[in-house]
Amino acid sequence: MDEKEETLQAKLQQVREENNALRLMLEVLSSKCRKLESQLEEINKNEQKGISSYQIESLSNHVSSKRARLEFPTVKKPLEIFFRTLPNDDTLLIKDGYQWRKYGQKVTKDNGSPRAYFRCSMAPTCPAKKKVQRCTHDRSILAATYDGEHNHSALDDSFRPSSSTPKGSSIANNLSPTIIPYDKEAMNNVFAISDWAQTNARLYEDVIPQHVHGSNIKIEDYISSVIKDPDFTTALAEAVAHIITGQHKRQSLNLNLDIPKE
DNA sequence: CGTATTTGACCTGCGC
DNA sequence: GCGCAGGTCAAATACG
Repeated sequence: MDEKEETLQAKLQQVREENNALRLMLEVLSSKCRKLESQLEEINKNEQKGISSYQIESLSNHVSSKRARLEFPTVKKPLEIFFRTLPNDDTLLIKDGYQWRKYGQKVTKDNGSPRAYFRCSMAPTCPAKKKVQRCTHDRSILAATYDGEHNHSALDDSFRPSSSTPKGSSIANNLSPTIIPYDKEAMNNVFAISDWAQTNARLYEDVIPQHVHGSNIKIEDYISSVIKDPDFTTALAEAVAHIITGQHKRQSLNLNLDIPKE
């Protein structure tokens, strides 16, 4: 009888600890959410004033570098996609469904990491190019800037390790594309969350559906969709709980989040 | 030997 | 016009 009581008390204690962890987690999530909302409000205000994200980018370049070049003067923005790689992966190769040939590398002033220049090699006449550089915020993140459109279709096994991978390639190490904002401020928030969630062994994959890849989505829309996604919220919550409790077994935390459905 | 990568040289655009 | 920085070229090199 006493044994049963002890077991129950131990369970009760465990539930209390989990409850505390969840409360803390909720506070952290709420705090982050409020911060994101204020950032979005700021972005919206700027857009209402007629300052686009691209102009913000140009302005920030003016601050950081007196010789900021307007590399893409056309209305169409370059597509910038961020990829998370394994920490020990020092290559600048990304599996994005196309075959690229490297034609140059350069160290830029504003980033200690070299920038690699690639041309699409799937078709001789394809004008598509891309630049890949490690992010100054998080060196495990690769920023790929795509310029020009492909005049052919992608490989069938897009985003998957391929046996036809070029020699020396560690493309299989690349994980899912992360996000496509062209606003450094918004990107800082993404990195903050990304770093925070990185402690969790489970990386959040498949957040961005394939059809989004290749299109310019607004950061507001993206964040809105991510917040509504129960998988992402759960993964995020688990990461926070892991930090707070120091527990290594995710399954020991029975997170029963009441995630609102759309 | 063919193909991909590396890397220094060169080209181009922009600000002063 | 000059200098700087990003982008591109192409010869050398590496690799299967």
